[in-house]
Amino acid sequence: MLKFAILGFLNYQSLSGYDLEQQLAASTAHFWHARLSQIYMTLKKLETDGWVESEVVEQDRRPDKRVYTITAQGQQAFAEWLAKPMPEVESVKRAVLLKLFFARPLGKVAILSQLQLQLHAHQSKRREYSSVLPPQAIDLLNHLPELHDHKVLWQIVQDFGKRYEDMYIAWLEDAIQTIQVTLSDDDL
Amino acid sequence: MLKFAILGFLNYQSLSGYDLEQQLAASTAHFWHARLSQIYMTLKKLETDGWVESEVVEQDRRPDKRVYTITAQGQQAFAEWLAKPMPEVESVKRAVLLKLFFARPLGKVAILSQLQLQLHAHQSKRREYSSVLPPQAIDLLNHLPELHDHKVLWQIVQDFGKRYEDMYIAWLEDAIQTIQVTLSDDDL
DNA sequence: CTCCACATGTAACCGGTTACATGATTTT
DNA sequence: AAAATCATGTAACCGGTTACATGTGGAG
Repeated sequence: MLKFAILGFLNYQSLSGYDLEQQLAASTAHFWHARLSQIYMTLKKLETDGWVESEVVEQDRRPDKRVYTITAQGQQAFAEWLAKPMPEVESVKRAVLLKLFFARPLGKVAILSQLQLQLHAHQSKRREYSSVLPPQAIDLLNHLPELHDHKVLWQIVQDFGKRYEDMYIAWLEDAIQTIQVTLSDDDL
Repeated sequence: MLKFAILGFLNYQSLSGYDLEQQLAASTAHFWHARLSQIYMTLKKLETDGWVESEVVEQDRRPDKRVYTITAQGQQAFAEWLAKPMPEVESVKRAVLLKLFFARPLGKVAILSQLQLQLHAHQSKRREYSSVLPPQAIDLLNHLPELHDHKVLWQIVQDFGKRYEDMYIAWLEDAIQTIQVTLSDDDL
């Protein structure tokens, strides 16, 4: 899937692997991330498949970089991916739920302290969303015109992240409450 | 992680690979799933690591099965996993958001129809939760005593699933609405 | 007789992570 | 001189998926 994230960005403009990592971190981090090493590997694969092309660009004041450009073939592959319907409900793996499901032997106190940690982490994540006014900080793209319609979608995707964190926080608060009043004490 | 899901179930009782798949499907499917093939591979690994032991059990009216039992070593490894704090915020990959993020070239009509499909799927998933009265259908475990505290946790985890679907559905409805009124029409 | 549930596995592949390796250039 | 940022890559490993292969026993 990373390859489509990459094609998506290259569809706007040519970028290097390093640039792509920054784009991903700045704009899609909360629903899609990737390590630099994997980005480089994927770009290589994309190039051998003929979906992108690259050239080395010299910079002054910085090391050279290899800039990738999407090909017509790549654009078509991307369009096909867009048009292909997704699996209706994506299955998501959440280790936290797995652990909580089996957590009783851990004891009430330890369970509550792990949930408290989660709560703080998600509250601070939620604050990150609030502090960023524009939908995404895709600075590189902001100068492009005719992007209003795209921004609408970015905002909707961003909104999912906020709602997810809100839901998560409310659930954690209720879970902590329920465990406090319902679970029997540890035997210490 | 699957190994810990398996150890978690074996911590209640000994089970075969096939049984484990059913347990996973019946009780943890919405936050942890696994294919049979992978369960068998993981059990093999677990056995060579000394975390479980197995013996072949003959059944009448059914093929033999290999039943796995957790060892003392396995119980300790499981307890350590339980006690180890999780990464604060789990990163989750959601292909749907990735696609929506880049979906503008797909056109308004096609975007809306994909979101409609999603909406129906999640609504029906949400109905599944409502129709099951007990927290989980872990029939095999229901006869065990002293499980009340465990059931509290199962219910909390189940509750996450419901809230997630509720959030998802509300988001989809709002997204569809926003796109309908905001996005400019396709040129057909 | 066929299909389904029960039951266990192997092999090829794939997407991703971690760790390692290298080096230019800028800032402190 | 050291640390941070820019920049690109390789290798070993790992968790998981898909497809394949095999076979028992009961139900329709």
